[in-house]
Amino acid sequence: MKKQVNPKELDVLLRAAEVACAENGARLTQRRRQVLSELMQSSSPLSAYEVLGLCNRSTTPTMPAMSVYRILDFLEQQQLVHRLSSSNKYVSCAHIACGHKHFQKTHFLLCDGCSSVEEVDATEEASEALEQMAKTVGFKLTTQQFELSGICTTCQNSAGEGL
Amino acid sequence: MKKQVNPKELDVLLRAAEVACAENGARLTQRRRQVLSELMQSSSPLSAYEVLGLCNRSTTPTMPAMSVYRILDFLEQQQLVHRLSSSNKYVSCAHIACGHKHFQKTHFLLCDGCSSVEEVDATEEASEALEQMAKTVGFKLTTQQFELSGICTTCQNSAGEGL
DNA sequence: TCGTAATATGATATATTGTATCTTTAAGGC
DNA sequence: GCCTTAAAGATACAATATATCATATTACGA
Repeated sequence: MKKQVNPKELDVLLRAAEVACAENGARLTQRRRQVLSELMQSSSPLSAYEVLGLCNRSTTPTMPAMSVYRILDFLEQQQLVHRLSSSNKYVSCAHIACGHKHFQKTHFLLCDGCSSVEEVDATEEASEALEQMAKTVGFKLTTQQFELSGICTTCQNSAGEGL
Repeated sequence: MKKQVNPKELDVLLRAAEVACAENGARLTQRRRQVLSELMQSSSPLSAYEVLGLCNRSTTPTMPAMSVYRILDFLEQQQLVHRLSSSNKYVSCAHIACGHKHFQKTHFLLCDGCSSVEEVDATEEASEALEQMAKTVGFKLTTQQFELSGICTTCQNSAGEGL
């Protein structure tokens, strides 16, 4: 499983996001905050329409699909959320509050069991091994963001319990 | 750039595919052959609807979208085509005629310049480095198929020419 | 503070992609 | 040939994504 964000933590995260936007001369508007908030509270990646559904669950003025797409693009530019290309879903960045910058390449571990996501920095070894691999066929890598499937610790343990 | 398959080579490939299907007790029907043939002749990955368009370009009885999806699933099961999850497109397998089995994990290098795809076997080093990386957060990898962006040899060279 | 340019959102319409389901056709085994 | 099974056709529709134009909101300088 993954994060279970309580209201206090959520508030801290959102404030940090606000600051991050301000530093880029951008604004974290109500709608953007709302979308980001849903992603922060989700234990698994969400598709654009899943986000839309959550946003319109309770809110009075319903949000059009168009807005969600626009806002997700914005949040991705601000590096507040990441897009998982393999599933075309979105997760909130794991480093919003900690000031961690994305200097390193970032990879994602997707749990087959609970759909949770773990965001990790690439290791030197992995990056080099992959570059080397590409080199053997003459490729020069430009970007690399991997989405690796696996089983998280929790699910590995709980699988054992059932026996 | 990538393969430019001449009619003779194409025929050899299709025959090999037919044999491969037969070995699994499956059949490479006309429609399936048609879809596979389009993928084999393409220099870049194709989406389901792109395949559909190509198939219906000339053929008299037009193929419904449904068939393309079914056939792509079939071809993927037979390991005659691979699905690129990052773009949700398909490429024909590079090893149809050479009897190469997919024991190894397979990765794909996608050229930013010409959209061509190179299919490569994973190296020991890369696999280990990634498993190690996953291990640091307690993940046990189940599958790994990477789609790495880069620039192929041809495009690297032709980029230089322009200057 | 007012007007204006830039930004963000609303509201539709529509394009694209993917599935469900039922019918018809074709292939293979007896 | 007859029957079972697999494949393809034919709709209909669901889900996802984008284009476009109108409206509102914000920031900022005159």
